[in-house]
Amino acid sequence: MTDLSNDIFRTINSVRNGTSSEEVSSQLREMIHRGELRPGDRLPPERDLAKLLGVSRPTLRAAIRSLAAVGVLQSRQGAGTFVVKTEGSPSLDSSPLRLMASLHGFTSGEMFEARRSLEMAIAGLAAERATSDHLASLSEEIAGMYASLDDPEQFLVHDMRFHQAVAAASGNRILTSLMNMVAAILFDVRRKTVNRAKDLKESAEMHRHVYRAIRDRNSEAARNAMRDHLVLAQKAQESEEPNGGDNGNGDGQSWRT
Amino acid sequence: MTDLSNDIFRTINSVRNGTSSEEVSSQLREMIHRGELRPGDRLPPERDLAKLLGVSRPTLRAAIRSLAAVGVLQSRQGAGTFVVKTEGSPSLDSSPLRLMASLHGFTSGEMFEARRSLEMAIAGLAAERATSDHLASLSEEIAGMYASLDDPEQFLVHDMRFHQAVAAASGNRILTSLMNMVAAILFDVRRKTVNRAKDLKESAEMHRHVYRAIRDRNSEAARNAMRDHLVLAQKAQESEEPNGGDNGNGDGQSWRT
DNA sequence: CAGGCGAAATGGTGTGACCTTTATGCGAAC
DNA sequence: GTTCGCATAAAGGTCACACCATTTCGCCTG
Repeated sequence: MTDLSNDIFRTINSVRNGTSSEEVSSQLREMIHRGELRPGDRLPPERDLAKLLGVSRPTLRAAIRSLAAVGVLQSRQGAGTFVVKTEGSPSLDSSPLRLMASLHGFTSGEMFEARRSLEMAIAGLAAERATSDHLASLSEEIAGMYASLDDPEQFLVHDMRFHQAVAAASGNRILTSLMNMVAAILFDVRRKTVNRAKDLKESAEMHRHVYRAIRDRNSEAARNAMRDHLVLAQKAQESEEPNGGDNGNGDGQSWRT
Repeated sequence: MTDLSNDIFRTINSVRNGTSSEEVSSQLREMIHRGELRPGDRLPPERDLAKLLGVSRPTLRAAIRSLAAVGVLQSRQGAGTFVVKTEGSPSLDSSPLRLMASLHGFTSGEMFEARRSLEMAIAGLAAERATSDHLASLSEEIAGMYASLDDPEQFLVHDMRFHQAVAAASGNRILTSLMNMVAAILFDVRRKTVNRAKDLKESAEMHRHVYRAIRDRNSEAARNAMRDHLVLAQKAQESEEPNGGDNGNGDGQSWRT
């Protein structure tokens, strides 16, 4: 092991401009990329890993923090640091998109449109590829919606699961991840809205149209049905919540003058 | 058991009694959300800001590191920490998607399909909304492509700029960001391929078809032209680089015990 | 054999110091 | 008067060490 000649290697590696923590972060990324770190794996204790990588614990922690921020690692005090294991469809953290929306003033209209575009594409693919198992899942959620027309919260659960099922049927996990990313942001607003029974009935109908189009292997119809559904959902949401939704912290911790 | 669809939509800043650094991170996010921190702004020195927020410097650094990892903040030694200012279209960091691809073995086919879906949607929107300025930009890049049929590297520049211009014409910055995110990953491979002159000519033709469809306000034609273009581009790239996205795993028990 | 308790493991935070890089301003040289 | 260059300050990067908080798991007690 070359652990005492770090001084020389540091100089050589400095061509990569990488600060130490970035260098460590890259090393961990490489381990993941090469498959040496797999979902569910536990990393060695920070104190040990820091020694193995030849850096101090704070530096290693900075690297871990970077990867944790993008949802790849997860640290649990007392337990250890783990490579995130996603059951079901993997999901990208939506906070970067959320922050970018704040920074650049993205309108909710853009957000809805992005979701609509993604879900239309996904519905189209689902119509081409859905297996009987997928269709069964879709049908089940539709039934769940009709069964909970008087329970908006429960209805919403089936609603989300339906869209998840469509995404699963599309067979494209990347589009699914992107959809979830956008949907998560819109969801924060939606969970606060109380849908009327009439809206729920109509929503269930439109979901059923999507399902039937997918079942009939009609890609174009699936896209259109999904578009109609989301356009209506957008209108319903915008009519109920005309304001932007801002939690008044009121702390005034501002350090700006 | 199957209620994991809820986990996907969890938000960090829930009742989750965040650790100190998460708390600080949330505070900074709130500042951005409320517009107290704007692109280009410089944060106070870490030592001062730590005192203002009532935490130690390492804790504050952890929070800053988290936000830097998602591309919201950027620290420059000796200068300070700044809110990232994006010239041109804002872009999300692609490393999370890249890592997720490694972790879950996403195939390059899925990646291509995701890009295709996004760009088709974008092209469709562009056909509905492109202004004359947008059309001028598109036309200019097409001309650039034809002018550099014998210079693959230069051709690639115009190629990318064309797709950027289409995205700009779509008017949806979120879809644009997502497209860039996916395209950045595919680009790493593409920059290594050496396109033959015949391919470039054909590619330029297909770009022109996209342009004409957008100019003619024909959304469906724009989508189809973009699809045809990307399908061909995928075939060309895959034929030159036959290795897929399958990570070989290869055991690699480096530091595990 | 079961359950609780406590020690060890492990990540989280704080303090202080020093290094490296960048920015800035002052003075000297042209 | 302008410009170049160096000294100094500012600010992030790294490190060592100590201690706290939480989780885990084995041992001990009932």
